[in-house]
Amino acid sequence: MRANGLARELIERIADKWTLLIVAALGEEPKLRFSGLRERIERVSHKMLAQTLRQLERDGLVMRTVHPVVPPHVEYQLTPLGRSLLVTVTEFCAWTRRHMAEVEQARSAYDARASVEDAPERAESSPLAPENLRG
Amino acid sequence: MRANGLARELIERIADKWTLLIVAALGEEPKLRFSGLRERIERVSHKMLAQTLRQLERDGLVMRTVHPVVPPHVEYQLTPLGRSLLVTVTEFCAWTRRHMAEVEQARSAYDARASVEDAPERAESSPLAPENLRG
DNA sequence: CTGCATCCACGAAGATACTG
DNA sequence: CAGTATCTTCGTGGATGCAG
Repeated sequence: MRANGLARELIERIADKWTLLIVAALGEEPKLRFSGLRERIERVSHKMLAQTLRQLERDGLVMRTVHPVVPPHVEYQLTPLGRSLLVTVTEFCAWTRRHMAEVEQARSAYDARASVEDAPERAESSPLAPENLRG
Repeated sequence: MRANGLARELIERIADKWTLLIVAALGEEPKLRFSGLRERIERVSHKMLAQTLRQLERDGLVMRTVHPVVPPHVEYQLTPLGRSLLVTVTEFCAWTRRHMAEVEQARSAYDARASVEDAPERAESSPLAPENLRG
């Protein structure tokens, strides 16, 4: 079962917000320059964008095309492998949009519950009662 | 367009390796105890598991059931909302398994290319030639 | 415009210990 | 067994500067 480690490593590498956001961006706009990506992905730093793009390129998910002009013109696009991942990524993004409200609601409920459980502090179904002991 | 920020926040929260691995684990084994999850998810620390489970609970993706016995017996399972996410998560894991080899291959190719580009250092299609200038 | 290196700060995450 | 808190460490990631 050591072979599974590779899949695990790949999951950890790709299950990362910048990776996801870049793939999603290139899904909507097939060819984007470095600066174009920066505009579309809010709050991504120069460094993280470059770093993540290098990883995606190395993993064969993104292709980098340099046009030899000055100033440099570099385009990024998904490879066929990248597009196969895009399907899942798109679905994932759609899920968040669909269920955003439910999650928000769950959070409110959880927070409300948490706050009432702090104050009253009332005795409840004592876990230490003899009928509940096992060991 | 401030509403989009919520989806973005949710993506960042869920696109995290521990979240994914926990959801996947609960997809394979619907009811798991804390210790059961630790066994199934390799190299997860006590702390990160607890922390991520609290988040998943708060987000309404995981339900926590405490059986009042001693020692405590706590079970975790996906909520309906969690199961709806499971579909995508499962697909994502399947993708990594299916394309692991291709990624490995792309990495080798990339690394090989990178190393040969270091040594020879040969003059190539000068980007500074007049016909390439724009500004 | 793009890319890489450096420096630095902050938060994430591990180890440990203690409560219920 | 499960959970939380504390402490410390380590890496991520931001800011900046420089080069091509």
